[in-house]
Amino acid sequence: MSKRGYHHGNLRQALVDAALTLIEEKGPTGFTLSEAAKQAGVTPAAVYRHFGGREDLIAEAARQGYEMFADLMEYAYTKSQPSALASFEATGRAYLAFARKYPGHYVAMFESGISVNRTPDLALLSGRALGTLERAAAELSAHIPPDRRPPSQMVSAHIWAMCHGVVELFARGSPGTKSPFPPEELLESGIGIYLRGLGLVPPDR
Amino acid sequence: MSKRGYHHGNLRQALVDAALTLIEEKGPTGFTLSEAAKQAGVTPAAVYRHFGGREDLIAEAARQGYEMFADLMEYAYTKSQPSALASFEATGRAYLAFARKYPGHYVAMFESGISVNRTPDLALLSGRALGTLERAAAELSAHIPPDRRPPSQMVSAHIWAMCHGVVELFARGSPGTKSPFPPEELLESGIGIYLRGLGLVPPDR
DNA sequence: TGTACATCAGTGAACGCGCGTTCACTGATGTAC
DNA sequence: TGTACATCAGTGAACGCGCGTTCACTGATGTAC
Repeated sequence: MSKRGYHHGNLRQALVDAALTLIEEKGPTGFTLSEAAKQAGVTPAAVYRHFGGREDLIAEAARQGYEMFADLMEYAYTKSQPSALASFEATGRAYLAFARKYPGHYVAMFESGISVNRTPDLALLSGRALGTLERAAAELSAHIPPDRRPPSQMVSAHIWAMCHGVVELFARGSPGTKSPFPPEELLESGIGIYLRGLGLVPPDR
Repeated sequence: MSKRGYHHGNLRQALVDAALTLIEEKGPTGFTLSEAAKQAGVTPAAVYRHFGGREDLIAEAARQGYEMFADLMEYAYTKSQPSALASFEATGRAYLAFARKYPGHYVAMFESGISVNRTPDLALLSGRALGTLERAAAELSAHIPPDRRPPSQMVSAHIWAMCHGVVELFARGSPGTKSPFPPEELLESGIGIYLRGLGLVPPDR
């Protein structure tokens, strides 16, 4: 490793970390390159040794998020196999857990306006994460009689929407909106009711 | 009306309209007072004849949004009475319709960071809109046997989350994310499955 | 109808600020001999 | 082990820019007589 022992140690990652903190605090457009540099104890110009500019720094923060996100989703899915139902529920929980644990990454990924097609890297990771959710939905759908089975892409879209909505509205301290329930409970119960509606869970448990 | 025939005509509303367009295009933090003034054909300083500053302008845009939103939700609710189910479904549809028709207002209301407690006016209107959804959920819950009835606040939170998630993920041209289904269809089917899960809709229709 | 006056919406110049980015530089680090 | 040299991470000053906000002003409008 040629990284250690340099002037700073590992400025590149320090900048990403600072960016994540700032994005979490001030939102993606409130984030400034200069402030991230300052927080890393460095001149704004130093950033250009490691990144092409402001956008590139945000994109790298998002990339690291997608990487963890994809891993977490895959782990949740695999761990709960071979039960399609358990895998599906686990990916939903993993989604919320990720958003709660890494809010800076979540914002950089889904609210920063960074396109997933910015780099092949980003597109690949994002596809891997979303693909896991879709796979779980597809296996689950297989247990529903074909004539009353919604497309599995639609099922995964419903769950994604529910997850994202819970995160945005109830898992963040959004101003003036206080959650009447813990977000985990809200998501768990929401998904539960939804699955019952699909006929995959007994109507009374 | 003393408004007409002045220098500009009605600069106040012209500024709000410009702000809405800009907020829709560039997001709440990308919006600038100067650009709104320019778009209204006026010097930035002129804004201060009508608003306390940048934030006040955003707040007024949000207020007008909440006003329409509350009206639309109430209309949808009332129009579909006395059926609790029809009223509930109608408010969900009204939510999405509002977000689609007035994206600038929607962003100003839910993504600008403007607190609903900024003015009593805002709090009142927001409470009226959300209250309608909760009332619809409560009446709907009354049709479920008490022992398997989730709290009605939870039901309305689920629906709100699903609506918001669909809006954010699939109703906007968010970069790199293309929706596999029209958002209206997605929301309609999602709410349908959810209601079936609550036991309020026959399992097969 | 015509004149004098008060009002006040919008002007234009100015302010201090922090932004992203550039550039020639410096000086600590690692390497070759 | 010691010296000379190359590398290159980070510096510091400078840039042009657009921002939100202030202020004394101007000049079109509506009103009183």
